[in-house]
Amino acid sequence: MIVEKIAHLIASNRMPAKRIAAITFTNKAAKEMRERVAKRIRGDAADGLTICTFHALGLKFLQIEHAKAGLRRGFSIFDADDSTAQIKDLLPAGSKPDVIDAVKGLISRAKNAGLSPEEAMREARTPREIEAATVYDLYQQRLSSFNAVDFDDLIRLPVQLLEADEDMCLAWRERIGYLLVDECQDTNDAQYRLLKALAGPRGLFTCVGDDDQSIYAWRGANPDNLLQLGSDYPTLRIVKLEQNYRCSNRVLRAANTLIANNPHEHLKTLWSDQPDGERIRIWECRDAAHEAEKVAAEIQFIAASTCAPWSDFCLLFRGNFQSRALEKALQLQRVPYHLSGGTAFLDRGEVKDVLSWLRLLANPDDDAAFLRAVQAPKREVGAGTLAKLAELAAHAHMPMARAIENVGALKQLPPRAANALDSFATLVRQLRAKSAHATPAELVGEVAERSGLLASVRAQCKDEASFQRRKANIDELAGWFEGARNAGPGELAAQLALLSHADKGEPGNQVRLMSLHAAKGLEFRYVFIVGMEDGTLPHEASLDEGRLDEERRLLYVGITRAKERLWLSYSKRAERWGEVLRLKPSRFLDELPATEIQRDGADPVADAENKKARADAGFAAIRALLDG
DNA sequence: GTGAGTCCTAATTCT
DNA sequence: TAGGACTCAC
Repeated sequence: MIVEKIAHLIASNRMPAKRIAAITFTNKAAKEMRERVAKRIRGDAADGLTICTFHALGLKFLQIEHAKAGLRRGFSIFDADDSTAQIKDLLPAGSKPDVIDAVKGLISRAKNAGLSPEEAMREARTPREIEAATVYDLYQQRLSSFNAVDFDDLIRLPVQLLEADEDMCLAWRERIGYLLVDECQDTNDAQYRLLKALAGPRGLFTCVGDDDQSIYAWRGANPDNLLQLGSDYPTLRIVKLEQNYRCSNRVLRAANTLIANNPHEHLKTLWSDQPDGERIRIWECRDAAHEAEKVAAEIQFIAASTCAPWSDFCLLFRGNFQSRALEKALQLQRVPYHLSGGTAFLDRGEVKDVLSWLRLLANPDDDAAFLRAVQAPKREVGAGTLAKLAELAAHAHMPMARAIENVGALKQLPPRAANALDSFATLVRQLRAKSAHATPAELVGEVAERSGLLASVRAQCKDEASFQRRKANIDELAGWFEGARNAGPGELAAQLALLSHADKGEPGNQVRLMSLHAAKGLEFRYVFIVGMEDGTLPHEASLDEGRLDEERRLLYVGITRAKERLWLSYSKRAERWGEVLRLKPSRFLDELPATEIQRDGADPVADAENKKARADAGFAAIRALLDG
């Protein structure tokens, strides 16, 4: 839909591609849209088109306007872990994780509402809110002395600047002539204000949204923004899309019935001229391993009997940890798969170490990066030295990372520590000089080698194989930088921060595994949703906080990913840190229309027979293929 | 300052 | 059960 609009804008010469920006919420959605545009618009007509997430747009904005935002070139982006670490450090020692999370959440909410620390303090009522507002103030001071921003700032700062500076606003409206926003129901208030500031009173924009697919309320999304658009832009033309071109009618009827359980202001009924298709299968399984095994076997069977490519299959789950069992079963059955999301790659210690070096090279004020890099690898600088250095740095009103360049500061430390820090500072200087003319990929190698990281990884590994595995992670990081020669290490580290939960590599002809959240906007012929248990989906925490409707929408999103066939499965038991848990099937299963579903029992005998029949059918199909 | 040994907690979802 | 945080000896 957005892609068609872009094609129309370009083809009708209403707007050159380089003045069009299409905004999505997840990296995956942006990537998907880029692919669709590449298919739809041939040649170079789409050159210069911007397709990115809100956060990437904010980053681009700040990289250009950094001076006005009070940032220096090469500023860092703190990822969720960096922010948490800072907040933890600002709270009383020994604060429990739930307190840290609560404070972090309140700060984030204040930022997304566009509140400054002072305003947040004024509005604070409960002791927790007052505590959060205090920490918010200190946290911002820290970010600014580290020349860093967090994820929320990527939206908040551009909004602040644009709303305050008319000239800048006009310049950006010139730069971005037409704005398209996908999944508009997912905008939070700050993002909505950014949209309005960029679109201006002329309102050259297109928004697409579906309030039934609002699944990001937990991070501040406000689906009312969709309605707000109507009153902010009275001339807005509203087009209702009720025909669904994707799903089988049966899938659609199930989705409609499910979502009818949510309160609605405007009831819409999706319809499709696709055939009914097969019934939705519901499987009861013993546990997650059994469930995964069944899924993998079914995929093998269907792939063999229909010659469907692996990429026609998608496995969806509520939480990323649920991928474990599925991966194991797929590996066992030799089904190639591609896992989206999760933190596997960028959470690896050695990858984070190299990234902290890159950040430090780009931004001499980034203390979070400094603190990691100075101990990666261990170099006789421990907690005691760092605490002393922090004190000296605070006294001199400069970040720690800069204080080590200051001979006066080093003189006040014990000689051993001073020496260690001095040689570290020298190394940083040398690598920073190098970074000016090396390609980022070369720089990764250089950092790994000269920092001593590689040697220390080798020393830690018991055998050559595990060393190679960890070295491969660093090599892969270098690989990510291939083809990006123009950007400095800081810009790359910043972009990687935004991608921190994104895909590793390109998915090929592989079964796709991803969270329900990540699946929005995608479609597959065959969709399996696993973990249909009460407590998993709907998730326990969401139940406690009364967010049942959003969980229902999440399942709605999952169901409507299926073009042809859909499987829903649940386990009767789960093992969680040693204890055996009895699980109940998700309450949502009872909300599905009985006429569209077919339940299978967890009868081991029937299972085995089923399996055999399927295996036979699979072989028959393969034989038929070979013969034919 | 570092490393070995012990205890404790842990699992939403994305940028 | 595992990985991270904390403690103590060197």
